[in-house]
Amino acid sequence: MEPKFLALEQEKQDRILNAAMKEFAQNGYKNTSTNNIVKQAGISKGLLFHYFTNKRELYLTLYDYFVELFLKEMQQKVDWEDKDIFSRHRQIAALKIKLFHQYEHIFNFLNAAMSENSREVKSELDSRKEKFINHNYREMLQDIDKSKFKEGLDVSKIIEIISWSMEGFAYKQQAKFKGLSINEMDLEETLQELDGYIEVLKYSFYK
Amino acid sequence: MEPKFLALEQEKQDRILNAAMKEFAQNGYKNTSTNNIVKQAGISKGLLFHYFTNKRELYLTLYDYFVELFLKEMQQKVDWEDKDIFSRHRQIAALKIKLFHQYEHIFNFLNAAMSENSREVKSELDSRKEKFINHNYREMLQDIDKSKFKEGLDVSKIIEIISWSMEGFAYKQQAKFKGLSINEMDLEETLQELDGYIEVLKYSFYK
Amino acid sequence: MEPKFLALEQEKQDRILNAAMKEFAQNGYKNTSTNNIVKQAGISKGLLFHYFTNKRELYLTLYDYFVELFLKEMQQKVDWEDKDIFSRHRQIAALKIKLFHQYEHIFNFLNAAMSENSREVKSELDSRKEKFINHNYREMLQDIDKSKFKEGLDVSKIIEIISWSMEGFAYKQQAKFKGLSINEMDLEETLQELDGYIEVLKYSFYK
Amino acid sequence: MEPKFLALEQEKQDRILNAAMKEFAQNGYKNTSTNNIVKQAGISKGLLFHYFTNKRELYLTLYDYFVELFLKEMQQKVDWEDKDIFSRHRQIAALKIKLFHQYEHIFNFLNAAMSENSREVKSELDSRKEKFINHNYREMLQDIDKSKFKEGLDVSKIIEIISWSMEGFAYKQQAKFKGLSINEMDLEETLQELDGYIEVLKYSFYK
DNA sequence: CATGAATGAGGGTTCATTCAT
DNA sequence: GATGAATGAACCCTCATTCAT
Repeated sequence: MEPKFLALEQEKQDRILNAAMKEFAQNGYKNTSTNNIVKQAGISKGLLFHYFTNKRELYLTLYDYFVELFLKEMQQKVDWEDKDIFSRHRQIAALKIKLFHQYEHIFNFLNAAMSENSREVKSELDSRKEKFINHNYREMLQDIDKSKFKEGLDVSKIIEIISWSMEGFAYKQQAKFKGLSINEMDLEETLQELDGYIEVLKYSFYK
Repeated sequence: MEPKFLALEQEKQDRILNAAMKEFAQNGYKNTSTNNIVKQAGISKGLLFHYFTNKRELYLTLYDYFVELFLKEMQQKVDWEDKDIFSRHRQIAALKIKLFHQYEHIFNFLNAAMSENSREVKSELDSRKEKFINHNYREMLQDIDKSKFKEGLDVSKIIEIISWSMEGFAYKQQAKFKGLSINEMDLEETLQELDGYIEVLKYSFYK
Repeated sequence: MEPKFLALEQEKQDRILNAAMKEFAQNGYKNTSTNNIVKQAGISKGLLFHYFTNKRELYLTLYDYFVELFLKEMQQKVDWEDKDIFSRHRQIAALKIKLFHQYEHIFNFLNAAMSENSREVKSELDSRKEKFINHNYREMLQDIDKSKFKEGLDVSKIIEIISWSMEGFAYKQQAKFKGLSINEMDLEETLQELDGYIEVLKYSFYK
Repeated sequence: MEPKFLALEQEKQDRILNAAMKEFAQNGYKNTSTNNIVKQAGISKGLLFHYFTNKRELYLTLYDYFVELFLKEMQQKVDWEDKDIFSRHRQIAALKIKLFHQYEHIFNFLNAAMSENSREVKSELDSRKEKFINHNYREMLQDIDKSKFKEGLDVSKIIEIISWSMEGFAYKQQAKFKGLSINEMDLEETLQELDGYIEVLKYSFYK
């Protein structure tokens, strides 16, 4: 994050961050107009470019900031001593829900970034995604207790299948919540539904 | 598809279709320049608009055409008498690989369309996706033989998990193949890898 | 008129003439699309340009044709032996009404041409208008019986005032008829109204 | 007029106004290129659209501005206590000449607008014209001293004839001045010529 | 630090005109 | 003669970015 920007009062920072995040999440990179961002953030055109040199920098900075925020929270809030894969996934899900309460558009933005196709940011984004997945995300699921799985199963495949299931579930929830304001979403129920899937997976893969 | 366009010699049709599909897949709707499409297709600017009223129409027409092509192939090439869910998924995967040989960018394009969020096409796309998923895709996985699953499992959840796994696998393959030309991809190997995952799932979910 | 065009069967000629005249009258030169003309005339794009080389030629040819038609009719149908200026104006008005029955759009077209502003035809049109007004139209009102006017009046000014009144009246009628089909216009009544104005003018200017 | 535009220094405002007015007057709505306007006004393409949403808005704004200017001047500069119809027409003519000195193209533009028939602005223009003519222009000639007219004349017809004569005269002058720069026009002489026609009309219609 | 007027390259689209069939 | 697919220059308009104030 640009140091100039960080010197700003917190409230103004958040106004800009949220405005940009929301616009990028809803419209994608190219279709987001810096005009709309500044209008929504209540700042002048010039100021945005004073802090972020250009639109690309703004987008990438935003991406980095929230990826890092997510990872930092993971490090701090997840109990890494607990080696049970399902327990870990469940903690991550709970964490996501908490973050979602803080930054309503964070996952819409991050997911949109995952499938962002605009020339201007695609390659840079791809390399960061790779780094993110290889260095951070993957290891989170490596030091788990593999002794709990049934014999005769390819454990690494099982781990992948569980991840895919978690992602599939998250995606399904997002589709269900599309268009709703955060108050209208019953996130408690979501966790309970998740437990249903975890139960099935546990029953099938665990001894 | 516009009748004027269909009257064209097949080779030119394909040149235009492929050029448009590739550009849209790589850059998204908004960032794709019709300039690049016509340059790559080797036709004049005016001709593109002679066939397709405007950029939006071109995009949507392309989407409809390839969705329909996919569904038609599904109807014809998949053995719907075979009620085994894994067998069915495997047949669909094989079909996708075949289509991929014909139209290199078809799934990149279709996937990009799934997460396209340009104002201009989003709502139209959303309604078509809904129709597609509800009327066609869903029922394909409904009339399967549920007696094969282990007792005590929530079958509908299992079916979802299997789908998510198939999607996760496909996504992983795509990431692996990104940047490669079609000749460099070992699609035979892909099917064998898929069989590995299917084996795990079968072992876990079937009696 | 192009000889090629004149060789065409009368009915097709008229179809093209009327279609072009209507479009030009309604939309002006620039805003008229040759596409609409050919569609309305029921001929192909190429054929129009086979007869008229380009849009400009078509417009100017149309203009010349109907100006000439108008002048020819004037020569033939008006009784030039009658030297009374009001009688002459009245005859011209009646003639216009007759022509209007034949070619519904003729005066809309000709009037639109009078105030056509498009670069492409303006200068050419201006020179033709000048010719038209100086050589043909003016003299029509020169050999009239000036002995009927009251003494002490500048006769040439009176003649102008009468012309302007006739034009003003015609313009007022057109505004009244705008949007109506020819069947809905009571042209008989129009002539009677004209007589009202002529009476006033006669009373004021004649001995 | 857009507030942004009004905040501009007067000189630049006028440069843009005059450039646009001249182009529209000479070429009509459709044939006028915003490229030419900005070139002539010495501003960038983007700036024009910074002030006026689009070409249509520019045209209509221009029209409204100068119609209003004209009407305001009428209200203020014409002596409405003087009920003599010729005196009033003469005052209006003098006012027009004064405005013409300020904005060389104002009447060419306004007249061109009267017979503009581009789809894009026609309907809007028509409704404004109607308002203009009915509410403002008409009443200006209603409260005149009718006792001065000779007995036995249809006064309302006389009033129309006088208006048509004034319009005819104005049109004739315009044709005479076409192509001349404002310095080359002897506007003093024009007023004297007008007096000649007024004299004739007075002699004929007044007691 | 903060503003928003100003820029201009680039985009989508139209349409008169050509020409192979 | 007759067709309409094909062309490309020109159009209106957008928007990230700059810079004088």
